[in-house]
Amino acid sequence: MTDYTELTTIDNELSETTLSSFNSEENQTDDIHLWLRMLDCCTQIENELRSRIRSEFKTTLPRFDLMSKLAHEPNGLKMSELSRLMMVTNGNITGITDQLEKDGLVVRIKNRADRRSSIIRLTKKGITYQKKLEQAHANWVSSLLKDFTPKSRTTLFKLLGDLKQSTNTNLVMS
Amino acid sequence: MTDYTELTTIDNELSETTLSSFNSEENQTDDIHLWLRMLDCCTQIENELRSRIRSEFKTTLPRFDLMSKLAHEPNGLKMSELSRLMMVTNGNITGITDQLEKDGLVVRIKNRADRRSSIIRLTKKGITYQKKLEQAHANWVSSLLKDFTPKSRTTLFKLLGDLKQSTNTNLVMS
DNA sequence: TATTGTTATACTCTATAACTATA
DNA sequence: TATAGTTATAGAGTATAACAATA
Repeated sequence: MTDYTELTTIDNELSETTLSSFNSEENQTDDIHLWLRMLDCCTQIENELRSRIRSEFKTTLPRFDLMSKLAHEPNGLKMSELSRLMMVTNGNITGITDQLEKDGLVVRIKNRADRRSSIIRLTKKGITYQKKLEQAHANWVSSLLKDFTPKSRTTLFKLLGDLKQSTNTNLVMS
Repeated sequence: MTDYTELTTIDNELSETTLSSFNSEENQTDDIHLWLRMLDCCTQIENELRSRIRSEFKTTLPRFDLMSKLAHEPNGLKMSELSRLMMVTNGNITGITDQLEKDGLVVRIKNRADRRSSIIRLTKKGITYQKKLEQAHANWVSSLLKDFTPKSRTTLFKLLGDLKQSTNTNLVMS
């Protein structure tokens, strides 16, 4: 560790950096601030939910997420469909599914129509567990958002829909 | 792996689950949908940025995040301040800082006012590197958001500010 | 040839808790 | 006693690539 407290060179360098403008276009700066603020909101809420799901249910958000996807699909989902929905690679889905299957919460079912793939479903135990998690999760989210006005919720929901659609387009194009 | 394709019991169980209503309050369901949509938007954008920062700059989002916090603080930041800003524990900040220091991008500076702590600053090399990253990052975000209207951006920015403030309150209280 | 899923690997992030040095 | 930061540990996510089975 170097003691630079008496030196001024680094201060000078840093001042230049801080004062100079990186972006000539004002809109681009707006984009960044918008994104950073959204990320900040998400991180804050996600950290809180991760912490609670861990301490109260001894599980993780990705496992809960996978179970939730299955809970809303009576016919189950293929690994590749889970991969797409959860936005992670196939290998990760294999890992999370392995853990949940070991705990008896999901089952892999042979797909006779295409023997390369299998269908994942919640077991009876998994259904019960997921319901409890879902209810607790909903309560946590509600308590976090309780001071956010109904009108704001409606507007935010719509705007995020638009945002998702427009970013989606630009992701597909790349 | 069990072959359940001919059995109907699981289908029946799943149908009940899917059709039953977990939440009697409509607002709570709204909360969840709002949260899931926001999380979805964030994950999508974050995955894209993570992928690009990795392939084009051979680094990670947390490292970039730490450097960005420093770039906007001419006098540097303490580890504990970085911990609070990045919403992760002290131990993690130590790890990320170690990596960045090893690469010569940041330095730990002894804090004479309080010898328990140290001040972290970008080095000259770190400043140059962070500038490049920040510019590329801004361009990526702008290209992702380019189809999102200015009016929508303004409204979304404001709403997210309100959201952050209200969730903050409920986090502090818990 | 392409697709589905698995396996193996290496790395990073994460929370937790015990620890030290200092306040 | 409390605080700042480090260390150690265990566990989880991630990308990548090679692979087998099947389409």
